[in-house]
Amino acid sequence: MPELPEVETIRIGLEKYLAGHKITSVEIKSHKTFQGDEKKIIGGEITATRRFGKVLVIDLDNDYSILTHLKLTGQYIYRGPNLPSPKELSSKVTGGVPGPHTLVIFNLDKGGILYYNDLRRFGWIRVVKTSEVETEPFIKKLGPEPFGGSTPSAGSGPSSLTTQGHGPKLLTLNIFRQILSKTSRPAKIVLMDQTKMGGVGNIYANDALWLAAINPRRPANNLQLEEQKKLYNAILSVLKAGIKWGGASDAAYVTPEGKEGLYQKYFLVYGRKGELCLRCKKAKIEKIVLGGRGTYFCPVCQKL
DNA sequence: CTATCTGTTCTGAC
DNA sequence: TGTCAGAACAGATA
Repeated sequence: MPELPEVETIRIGLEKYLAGHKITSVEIKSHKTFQGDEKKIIGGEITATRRFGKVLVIDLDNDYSILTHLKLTGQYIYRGPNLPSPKELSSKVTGGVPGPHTLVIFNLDKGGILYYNDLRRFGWIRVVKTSEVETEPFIKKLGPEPFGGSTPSAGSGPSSLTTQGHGPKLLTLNIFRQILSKTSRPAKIVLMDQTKMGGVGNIYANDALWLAAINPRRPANNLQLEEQKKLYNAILSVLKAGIKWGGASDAAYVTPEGKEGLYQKYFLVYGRKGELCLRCKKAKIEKIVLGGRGTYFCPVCQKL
């Protein structure tokens, strides 16, 4: 579930709770999930967090970093000092913490604990030298992304740059147009191709195409200049909204506080099969499968 | 009970 | 080389 806005919300939370804490020990329940030598991160102090597409990076002061991808059902839950009240966990924290789906536990100094839950066990945590983060194979394949990895201030808090270090390349309108022009694949497939651009997943791809009034099956290289611009702006717009509302808790996503995001209340078209289109208020939203994923669109506003 | 659906990325086949 | 179905996994829903 976690796409760019969800991962960014988690990053902001983790930075808040973890920065300045040292990792005192690591409990690994799943060696498929935790890759690399956990001894390298013990004793390290968390200095910063970064995000590359849907990948989260936790930098330590000992030249090592923790890379992690939550895939569909990964969750980071922090328990310890500085948590705002109420501290109750959402029922979407699968199995609780620690619970049957807790695969890794990071014990921190000053009484903090970071739990990694992952019901479907697709996610991973990887220990990498900080100097090798950007050349790590997964990171290296990622395309440029909206905001270039630094997110616009979404209302509260300081404008949250991905602290220090380097981030992903910026997806400009011109780069976006070039990407679209190179393939006849459906526009939605291109938006979700992480090697073409980083961060956009199923929910935000659906909403961006609806906002731009473009059919998801439309061949990417067939879009006119005005449509390219509308789609580019729509992507920025829905991602900003996602961050503003703290992500979308449609399924397993929760924040490090164990709370749900709110963007699911503001879905433009995702999940609205059979409901009246929010724009034309005439047609019912249809659902098809495109590239193996649920795809929602208005047959009137988003004609092929 | 079984079949289907979920949503991200990797693998293998064409 | 690009493209795409199926797999990885576990649970909710029909």
